[in-house]
Amino acid sequence: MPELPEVEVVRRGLARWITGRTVAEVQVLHPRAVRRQPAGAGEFAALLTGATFGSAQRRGKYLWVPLDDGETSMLGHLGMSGQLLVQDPATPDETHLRVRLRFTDGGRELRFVDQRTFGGLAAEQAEAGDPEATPVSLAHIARDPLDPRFDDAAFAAALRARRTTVKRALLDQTLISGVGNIYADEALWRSKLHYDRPTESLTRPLAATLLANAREVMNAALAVGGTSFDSLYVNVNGESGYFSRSLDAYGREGEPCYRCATPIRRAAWMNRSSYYCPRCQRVPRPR
DNA sequence: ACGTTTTCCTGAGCGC
DNA sequence: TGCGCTCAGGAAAACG
Repeated sequence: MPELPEVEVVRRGLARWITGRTVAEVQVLHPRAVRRQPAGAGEFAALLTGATFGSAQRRGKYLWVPLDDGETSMLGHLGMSGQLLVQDPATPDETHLRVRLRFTDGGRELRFVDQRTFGGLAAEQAEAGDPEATPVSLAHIARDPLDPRFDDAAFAAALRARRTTVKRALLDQTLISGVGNIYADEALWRSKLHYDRPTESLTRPLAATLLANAREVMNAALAVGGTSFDSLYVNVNGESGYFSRSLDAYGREGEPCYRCATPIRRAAWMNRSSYYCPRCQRVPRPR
């Protein structure tokens, strides 16, 4: 699934391929793809038609593209299986094509393709007059660790103030954004922390180490993923294939830990999985 | 107010 | 061959 590094690759592709282009026509082929649009597909199409795109922005796994009216943005999230493709109009429709944007220049069109429709698009207002304004609906989303304005000390303090467990906190978008199940497990493995470790038991240095490791693993993935964005379309192939070879914990059930050779375990966790080394990442003592 | 659980979706893979 | 079941999981609504 697209994680933060893949979304950043998409952002760069959008910036390259749709900036400065004017929307001629909007087709919503599946209403669920614009379910976040308060008044539905008609409103989505009306707000975008005739607008010219600015340069794509990102926070965590959210993308948005400012419009030339200075206050509206097209907001997008890829969910689990979403793709934003810049395709030649002659290219046959994809099986799960949900939204199509045609441009006045008659060139490549923007397509939102999403099998599971966990992702979606919307057009909405941001605060006028602020060039760095984020869409209103993203106000509660924390900055991500690759954001230069991410506040490390404030994160550590907020993390330690929570009364929950560390992996839940890592996936909490109001605390830190852009960390999904894969990178949460990777950051915990690098930090030798068990996913059920209570946040209140984290020392300041441990919190700092965990953040540094999350940032490192995402930067490493971005460095590898950056090679694919020069293609002719904005591509997310739904598999983080180029980075999967570099994963230390996620998806490695039964395979030896790279530190101590103990087989990696997979545990059911919140209707999904957590991968961890039972020796390096000890279960916290119940209290 | 805050932390936890449920819900949304569909195709691949698997056992029988 | 085909049926039913499980799994993948981001994020917000619903719940306690």
